[in-house]
This record gives sequence, structure tokens and C-alpha cells, in this order.
Amino acid sequence: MGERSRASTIADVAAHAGVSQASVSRVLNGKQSVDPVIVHRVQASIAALGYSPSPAARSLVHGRNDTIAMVVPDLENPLFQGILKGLSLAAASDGYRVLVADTAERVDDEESTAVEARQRCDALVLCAPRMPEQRLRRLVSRVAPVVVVNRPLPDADVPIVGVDYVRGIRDLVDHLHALGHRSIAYVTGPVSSASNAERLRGVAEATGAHPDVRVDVVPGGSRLDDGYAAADAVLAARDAGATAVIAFNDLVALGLMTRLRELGVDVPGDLSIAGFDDVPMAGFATPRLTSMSVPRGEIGAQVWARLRTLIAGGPIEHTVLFRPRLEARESTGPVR
Amino acid sequence: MGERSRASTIADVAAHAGVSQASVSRVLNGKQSVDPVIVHRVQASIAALGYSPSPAARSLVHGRNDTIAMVVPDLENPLFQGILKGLSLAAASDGYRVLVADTAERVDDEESTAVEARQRCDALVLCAPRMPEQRLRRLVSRVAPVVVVNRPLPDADVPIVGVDYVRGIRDLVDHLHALGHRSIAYVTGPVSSASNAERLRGVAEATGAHPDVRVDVVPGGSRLDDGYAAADAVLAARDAGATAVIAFNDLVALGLMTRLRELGVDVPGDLSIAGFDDVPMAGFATPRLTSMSVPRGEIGAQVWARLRTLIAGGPIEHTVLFRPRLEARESTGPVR
DNA sequence: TCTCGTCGAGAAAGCGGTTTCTCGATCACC
DNA sequence: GGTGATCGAGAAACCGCTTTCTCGACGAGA
Repeated sequence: MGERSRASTIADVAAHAGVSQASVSRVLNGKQSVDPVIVHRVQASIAALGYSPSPAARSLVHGRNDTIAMVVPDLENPLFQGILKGLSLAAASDGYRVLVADTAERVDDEESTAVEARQRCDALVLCAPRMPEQRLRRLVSRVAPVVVVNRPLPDADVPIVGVDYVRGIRDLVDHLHALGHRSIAYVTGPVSSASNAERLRGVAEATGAHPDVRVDVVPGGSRLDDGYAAADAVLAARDAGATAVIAFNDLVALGLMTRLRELGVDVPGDLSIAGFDDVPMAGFATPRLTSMSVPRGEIGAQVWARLRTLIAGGPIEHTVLFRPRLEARESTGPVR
Repeated sequence: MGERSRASTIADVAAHAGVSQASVSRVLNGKQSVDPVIVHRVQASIAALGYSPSPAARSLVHGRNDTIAMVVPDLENPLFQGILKGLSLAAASDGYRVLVADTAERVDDEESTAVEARQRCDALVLCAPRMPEQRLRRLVSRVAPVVVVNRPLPDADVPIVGVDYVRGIRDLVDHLHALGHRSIAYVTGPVSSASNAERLRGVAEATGAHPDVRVDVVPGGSRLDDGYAAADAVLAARDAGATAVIAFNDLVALGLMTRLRELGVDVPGDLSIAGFDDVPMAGFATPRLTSMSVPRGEIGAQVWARLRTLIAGGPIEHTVLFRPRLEARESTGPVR
């Protein structure tokens, strides 16, 4: 009832069982054979004292703490959520925990946040779509082992797991092309975002492959309200001939559709709209949103697989890019 | 080029600076006054060696590691995401990190996950809407300091931060009542969910306050597809006279609306629909979804405030419930 | 000038485990 | 029965840092 007595230590267990600390440790870790009598006595003492080993002490001696950190610019982005979930589950199955570090979109803090997180964890997962490439390269070499998500980094000594946005956009343009669209508006993501740059490369490749197609670029963003706000510019593009829109991601597409509905624009009658990421809501929108599906959980799992290899001292595995899959729904239709 | 030499320790710094470890430690922590000459030498050595102290060693001696854990049943739920984000940001401003433990809806794992997480962290945030109350009470006493989110736990020695679902539902019923609705269907959440039970209490109180209102309960769930699947039951309720629907949360409402649209039901003409949580998408749905707004980020911040008090040895602060705010939008309208 | 008090730096003792090292006992084999 | 190899348990070192303890030097007061 007085002060809570401090938790029992391995020394308490050893004393209680009448054996040495070393023996208790051996019983705990089961690495060496030890007299069954001692094993039993130790286990009894552990139970009696309600002992459990201190992770801090273990960390100190082992030099690792079975924890990794994931640095993300915005936890509210469904893409990162899905990856975090997949990563967290995969890591947990190997006895690892995940610490999250939300940089709240402050690019300047990302570096220090990452370094700081790395110091208390065994490895890092870096989602830094806006960090300048040179800075990212420098950072990556400082915080190894680390896996980079969703951005290309040629010749860097780091595993990369991501989405093939170039291919995804090309497939999406193919889809629209097949529906007869020849003039498309692309609503961009954040200007400094690497995955936006990838999408733009996809746009360039697509127009190269389809010389009869032209794509106008319209400024956007990454969230619902960005899409909502982009409606005027999109309509201007339509007036200039565009019959279809590719949005940076589903949130932008959904926000855009909301505004277009308010303005009486028929989707896909007047304008076809497609998003990217295939967030859960996409299939439930009005009209159901055509999107490029991205395996978020699987990305998280792959990230963990690579990180685990690295932690175990293995090689830097090859970059893996998931090819988005077209989910053709109601929001895209034949040009009229 | 050979093996990477291990990171330098405080002993290296001491040797390099020609002073004792104790002095280096004192310079690092700045708690005692130390000769400016020594300070300068030590700082120079720290810079020269690129030294940074080992968090593991610090943890061991301090008995804490400036990390807390949040246990959630499903990271993909927008409510928990918002709370996690708010918590993570608030904790970060005090130098604390947040570890996430997703139990993947496996109620039986929650207890061990929580205990395990607690051992490696200084405190815990527990979101366990489905755990039986007695088990939760026992768990809470084992893992203190801890804050419980979103469930009532009368007389338990634990701070609670949550949402006043009872009041929220009552306000929502008031809203519908004012629009002329007298027969309402409530689409439930997961049966064992505590916040669902709270909502049902709100329903009961509301019908008590409005004897002219009747509420039919329809089984639902917590996600988009649960709402989608509940459409048939909702229509049966409508055929029995219901003119409005309250869904467990926005995802259920959105899923339901999607299916109703497919079936040609006009919202809010034929049926008014309201959700709960006011997720970002609510304001962008078709029609815009009436919802009860919940300050997710603020909840996270309050959780941290209470946890910080507890960690500092302070008292168990009073339960705080946020009263949801009605966001009346297009999906609810006057009964016709 | 001598002594007492104060200040600051170094030595050393932990924090709670793991792991090496040592050594006695047991076993197999000659 | 004697000897060397093997096995297992305890003692002690160690992981990297903080903090107490110790003690010498210096300043102030008598």
C-alpha cells in the first residue's frame, strides 16, 4: 500500500532461486543446456516474483532494440497509412515494433527527425517525397540500414520499394485513349513531390507513345480540398478541349468530382475522371472512381522484408516497384 | 573501407579531451557548472569524433526511454489515425516518440500486445473498443501509467479521453426530429464495441426525450462495405416507416449511400442519412454527408497532456469527453 | 598565517542484463 | 584406477551512460 516496490531484477530471481545470475540468464535465453532442476527452480522463482527482463538492459548489451522507425510527411495520407499498417504487421511477426515519426510536412525537419529516430532504433523507413535528392542521398548514407519508399534514387546504396508511377500513368492514358480521349488534363500533386515528377514522366512517355494525345498540366495538390480547388482550372482545360482528367491521386479526384457536381458537370458524360492509389473510398464514390490500384499493405510487407535482410547483415536487395492495376469504374467513359 | 569502426562512446570523448567521463557527462547534461576550458575541449572532441550518446545506455540508467505506445485495433480507421497524429505531434513537442501497435482486430492479442508494449515504453495509450470491461480493468491496472481512449470505465484509476457519443446521438436525433422525422433507423457498429453501446444509450435517451420518436436498430459494422451491405435492412426499415438513418460512423453512412444510390433511393428525398466522426470525406460525398464532428487531433493532444501528467508523477486527471458538433449538410432534410 | 567551507574534477559504483572465463565434477576410455 | 575431454554452474567483466563519493585546491574569515 506504501510506495510501489521497484520491479524485480534478474539478481532477485537468482537470489530467490539460489543460483547465479548467469544461470537465470541461460534459462531465460535457452541457448545453453542447463540442469533441469535449476531450470525448474528458476522458472518457479520467475513466476513467484513476476519477473520480466528489462528491455533497456538487453538493448544496451545487444546494441539493438528490436524497433524500427518510419518517417512520414503526413500520417493522414491513406497511402502511408496502408504502408504503415502492412509494415507494422510484418515487423510484428518477427518481433519488431514500429515507431512513427510524423514530420507534419515540414521538409526541413525531416533530416533531423530521421537521424534522431535512427539513434533509438535499429533501422529506418524513409518516406520523404519532397526532400531534395542530394540531401536525401546524404541522409540515407548516414542512417543505414534504411529502406526508401516511393522514390527513385539511382545508384544509391539503399533498397527501394515503391510504385511504378510511370507505368501506372501510361496504363491509365492507354485506358483513356482506348475510350477515345485525345485531350487530357493532368492535375498535379505537390510541385516538389518526387512521385509527382514520376507521374509527369509517365505523361511524357504516354504522349510519346500516343502522338495523337495531348496532355495539359493543371496545378493541384494532394488532398481533397486541393482537388476541389482545382475545378476551375480543370474546366478551363475542358473548354480548351480536354475530355478527360487524370488526378494526382484519389483524394484530388474525389475533391474535384465534388466540385464538378456542384457546378453541374456530368462525370463521365462531360468529363472523364481518373485517380490514383485506389483508396477504399474510390469504389464508393459517386460516380465510382476509376483508379490505379496500389498494394499498400504489400508495399509495407516488402519494406520490412528488405529491412530485415539489411538488419541481418544481408545485401542491399534490388529495387522493387509495384505496377499499379487499373480499376476501371464509372468515372471514366467513352468520349462523346 | 574495412569494417566500419563502432560508434564512439563517452569514454572515447573523455580520452580525446583528456578529461574524465564524468566531466563529459556534465557538459552533455549541463546540470552542474564546469570549467569553461573543459566545456570547450569536450565540445571540440564531441564534434571531432562525431559522438552522440547512446539512448539505450541512458534508458538503462534513467529507467525510462521517452517513448510511449499506442495500441489500436485498426490503423486504417480514420478516427484512430487522427488521434494518433494528434498524439504523435503533441508528444514530439515534449521530446517523446510514439510506437504503434496494431492488434489487427484480434481482441485476444490486445492484452499481451499491450503488456509487451508497455515494457519497452514509459506509458501506454489504449484503444480497445471490444475488450470485455473486466479484462480491460485488470489490464489497465497492470500497465499504468496509461490513458484509455473512447470508453467509459467508471471508478477505474485511469484517465479517460473520449467522445460523448450519448450526447452526440441525442443531438443528432434532435436534428432529425426538428426536420420532422419520427421514425429512425440506427445502423449499429460492431456488436461488442463499447462506443456502439454508448450510441445505443444515446438512442435510448433520445427516445425518452422524444416519446413520439421510434428508433429501429439495424445490424451494421464499422467500414464502408458494412454500410453497403446494410442497405437491404435499411430499406426494410424504411418500408416499415423509417424516414431517416443514423449510421454508426461516416464510413458506414458512405457505404450505405453508395448502395442506396445504386438502388435508386433518393437521399435525402426518400431517406435522410447521417453519419458520425465527420471524416474528411464526409463533406465531399454525394450528397454531402451530415455528420457529428469529432476533434480527432485534439483528442490525441489531450491524451498526451494526461499521459505527461501521469509520467511526471501527477494525479489521475478527470475524464474528458468531447461533445461532437453537428455538421448539418445535404444528406439530411425535412421529412416529406 | 591557519582553518573551515566551498567548488569542481576524477574515481568508482551502479543501472540490469549477457557472455566470457574459470574451475570443479562427471564421463569415457585406456 | 588414472587421465584427458566434456559439461555445466558460478564469478566477473562488460555494454555506455549517470550520479554519488572522494578529495585536492582555492577563497574567505579569524
